[in-house]
Amino acid sequence: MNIGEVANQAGVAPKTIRYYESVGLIPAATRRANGYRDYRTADLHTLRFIQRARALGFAVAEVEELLTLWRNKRRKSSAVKAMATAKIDEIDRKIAALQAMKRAIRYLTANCHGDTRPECPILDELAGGRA
Amino acid sequence: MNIGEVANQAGVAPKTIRYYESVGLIPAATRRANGYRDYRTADLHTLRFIQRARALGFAVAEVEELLTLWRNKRRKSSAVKAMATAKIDEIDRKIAALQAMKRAIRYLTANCHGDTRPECPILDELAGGRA
DNA sequence: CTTGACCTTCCAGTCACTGGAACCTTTATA
DNA sequence: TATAAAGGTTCCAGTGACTGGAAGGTCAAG
Repeated sequence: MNIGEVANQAGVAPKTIRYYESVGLIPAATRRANGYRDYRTADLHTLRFIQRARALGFAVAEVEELLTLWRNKRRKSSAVKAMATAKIDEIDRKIAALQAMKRAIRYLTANCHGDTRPECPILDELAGGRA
Repeated sequence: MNIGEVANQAGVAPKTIRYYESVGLIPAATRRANGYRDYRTADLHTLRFIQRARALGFAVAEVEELLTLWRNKRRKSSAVKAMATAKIDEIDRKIAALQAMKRAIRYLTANCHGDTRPECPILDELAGGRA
C-alpha cells in the first residue's frame, strides 16, 4: 500500500503519517525499489488505532503509551483505565474553563445594545470592570 | 513604572509584555536613561484590558481589534457585540467537541474492569471498534 | 510525449508564550 | 566598600501537532 492509500483508509493525511514516523510514533516504513513507503494491513490497523486515540483527545506521547499497552499481553487493564479516567478529568477541566469564559462573555453581552451607537458595556467591563 | 511592576498590576508576566510589544499589540514603551522600559497608568489600563480579553478566550489578533474599537469613539457597539457572540459560538463548538470526546471515553471505560488482568475493552475498541 | 496525480525530502510557519543564556543596572546588606 | 540578589536588557530556541510549500523524482493514462 502506498502512503496515500493507507492514509485514506486510516483517516489521516499522508503528511501526518510521515510526521508520526519522524517523531517515532510509528516505525520507519519499508521502502519499495522506487523509494516509496510501503504499508501493510498491520500498519493500517496501527494508524487507525492512533487516529481513534487522537480523536479522543490523547496526545501523541499518550498514544505511544497506549500502543505499548496494546502490544503488551501482560498489561494490566487498570493502567489503561487510569489513562482514560485521567483524560476524562482533563477534558472536564477544559470544559469547565470554557464554560466560565462563556458565562463571562454572556454576562458582558447581556447589556450591550449592539446597535450603531458607541456605548458598549463589553468594552467598559474589559477596560475597568470588576469582571 | 518598571516592567515588573506593571506586569504585577496587570496580572501578566514581564516576558508576555515584551512579547506583546514585539508583535505590535502594544506600542514600544518609552525608555529611561538606563534602557529600562517605563510604563504609565494608561499602559497599565491597556494591559489589564488585554489580560481580561485574553482570559475570555480572545486571540491576540482579536484583542487588537477590541483595542481599536475601544479607542474609536465612533465605533458601533454592534461590532463589539458581534465579536462577543462569535466567540461564544466558537467556545460552544469547542465545548461540544470536548463533550463528544468525553462521552466516547466514558463509553469505552464503562466495561473495563481496571484490574490486574490484560483484557481491556478500551484497547479493543481503539483497535477495531465501531467507536 | 505530456499531463496529472502520486511520491520524496526539507524548511518554515502556526499560536502565545516560556526557558534560558549572556549581559547590564539597581538596591540592599555585611 | 564590596558583593550579592533582584531586577532589567537582548536574542535564540522550544513547545504540539501538524500544515504549506518548494523542488524534485515516479508512474499510469490518453
